Amino acid sequence: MTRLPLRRVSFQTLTCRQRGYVSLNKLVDMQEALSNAKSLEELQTFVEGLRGVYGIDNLVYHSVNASGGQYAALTYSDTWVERYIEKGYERIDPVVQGCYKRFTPIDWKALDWSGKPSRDFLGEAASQGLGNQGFSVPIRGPSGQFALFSVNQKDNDDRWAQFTEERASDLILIAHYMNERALEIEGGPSQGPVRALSPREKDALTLLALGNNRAGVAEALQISENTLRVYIESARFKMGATNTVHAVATALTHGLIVV
Amino acid sequence: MTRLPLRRVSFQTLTCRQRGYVSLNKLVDMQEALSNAKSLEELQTFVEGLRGVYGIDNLVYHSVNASGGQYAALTYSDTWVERYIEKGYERIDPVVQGCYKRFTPIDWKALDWSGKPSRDFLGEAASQGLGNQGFSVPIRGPSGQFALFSVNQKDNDDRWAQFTEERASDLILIAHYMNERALEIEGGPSQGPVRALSPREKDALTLLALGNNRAGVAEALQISENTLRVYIESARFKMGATNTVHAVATALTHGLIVV
DNA sequence: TCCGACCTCACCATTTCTGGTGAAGGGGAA
DNA sequence: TTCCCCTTCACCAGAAATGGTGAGGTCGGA
Repeated sequence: MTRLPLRRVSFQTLTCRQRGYVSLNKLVDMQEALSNAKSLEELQTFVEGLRGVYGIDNLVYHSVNASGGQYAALTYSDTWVERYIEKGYERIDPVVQGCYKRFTPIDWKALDWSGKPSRDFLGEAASQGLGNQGFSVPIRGPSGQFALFSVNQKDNDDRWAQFTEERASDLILIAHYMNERALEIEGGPSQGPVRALSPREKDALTLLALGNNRAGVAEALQISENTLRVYIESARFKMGATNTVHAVATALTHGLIVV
Repeated sequence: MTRLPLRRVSFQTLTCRQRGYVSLNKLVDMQEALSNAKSLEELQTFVEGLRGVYGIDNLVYHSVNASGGQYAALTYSDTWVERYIEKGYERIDPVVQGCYKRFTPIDWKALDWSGKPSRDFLGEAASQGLGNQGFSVPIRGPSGQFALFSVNQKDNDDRWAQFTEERASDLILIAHYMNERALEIEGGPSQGPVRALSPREKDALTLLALGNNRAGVAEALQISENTLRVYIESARFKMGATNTVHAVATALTHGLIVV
C-alpha cells in the first residue's frame, strides 16, 4: 500500500500558525509518536501526551467498528471508565447520542441535556472529575465505523469559547489522523473473511433491504423465486449469516451493498 | 446550531504554506464561495473554479446518501456522465469500488485494474477525455453517507507524484469541507421522519441483525415471543418498514442501531 | 482446454413469520 | 392529574421463508 506523507504535511500546517501556547516541539514529537504508532497502547500514550501539549484536562478517542468492537484511548479515571461501561452510559450520554447523528464537530453546550437521564448522567460525570466544558469531533470510517474525539475541561464559558475557536481545526485534523492510525493498526483495509458478493446476490440483498419480499424481488429481477433463493442462500453462505435478516444486516454493515 | 469558523481557519492553513503555483487570492475566493454556498449548483461552480486554481483537468465530488440519493459536482463532459450513469459504471469503476472499502486517500495507480470489465472501462474513460492519472479521497458522513472527491489529470508519473505529494492534504481538507457543505445544504442534521426507537425495540432489532431468530431474541431478552413481536412491529411501524428485513436494514442505514 | 464461479430453474415438507386485536401496569411530561 | 409512550403478555389462521438436493448453461482465467 502506498503510504502518503499526509501526517507530516498536515501537522506542519498545524504548527505553522504560531498561535501561542502550543509548543511546536511537543506537537512535532506527538505527531512523530502518532505516525510511528504500531499498537493501540501507543495511541493511549499519544492521547496522554496531547493533554500536556494543549493544557487540557481530558482527551478521549473512542471508536466503535462495524462488528461492535470498541476501542478507547482516554485520560479519564479508571473509576469513571468502569462505571461508564458497567452502566452502558453510551446509551444516554448526550455527547455520544448527539454526535452519532451529526457530521460536524460540536461544543457540548449545544447538545440536548434536557431529560432526567441526561441530567443525572451529567451530575455523576461532574462528581467523577469531568469538566463542565467539552468539544467533540465525530469521525466515520468504512463499514459503519464511528469514532468520537473529545476534549474536556473545567473552564468558564469565555475562555472555553476562545480555546475552541482557536483550536477547532487542530482538533479536527488530529481526530482524523488518529482515527486513520487506529483503523490501520486494528485491521487495515483488509476487511476480514467476508467474500465479495456476485452482482445478482447484491441485487437480491439490496431489494430485500429495501423492503421487498421474495416474490417482489423475484419479479423485479425477472427471475423465478427459486433462483432468487439460490442467491440469498449463497450470499448467506459467503457471509456466514444464519438467516436473511442476518445476511442483509451483514452486507450492509460490511459495505457490501448500499441502500 | 453553533457554527464554528472551521472553514476560514482551515483554508488559512492551506494558503499559509506558500508552496508555489496555487494563487492565494483565487483560493481565498474559492473558500469564500464554498462557505457561502446555499445550493448544490454553487458547489458545481466551486468545483469548476477549483480546476483553474489547481491547474487540474478534472475534479469530481460525488455523494451517495443512505437513502440512495446521489449528487455530483464535476467537470467531466456531459457525454461521459450520461454514459456512466446509463451503464451503471459505478458498479465496475475501480475507483468507486476501491475507495468504498478504504478510509485513506489513494492514487488511482494503486487500485486494482485487473479484470476485463475494469480494463474496458479504463479504455472507454480514456477515449472520453479522462486523464491517465488520478487521486481520490473517500469521505463518510452519518447514516452510511459516502462521498468521493477525485482529481484527474493527463500527466506523466513523476509530475503527478509530485503534485499528489504536495497537494494531498489540501485535497483532503477540501474534500471534507465540501462534503460538510453538501450535507448541510442537502438536508442538514435533521434526518427525516424516522422516529427514534425505544430501548427494547433497539435491542430486538439489534439481536435480529446479529442473526438470531425470534425465539432466540426472545430468550436473550428474557421476554415472551409475543412481546418481542410487539417490539418488532412497533419499530416497523415507526420506520414505515414493510417487514422485518426492511426494518433492520432501515434501522441500520439510519444509524438507529449499531451492530 | 478445463475448472471454477456465476446464473438459471424445480420440488417439498417443515419451520417461522405476519396480521390484527385486546389488555394490563408503570413512568415521565405538560 | 391526565395523557402518551413503553413494557409485558395472549391467541390463531394463513402467508412466507427455509433447508437440502439436483441439474442445465455461460464465461473468464489458469
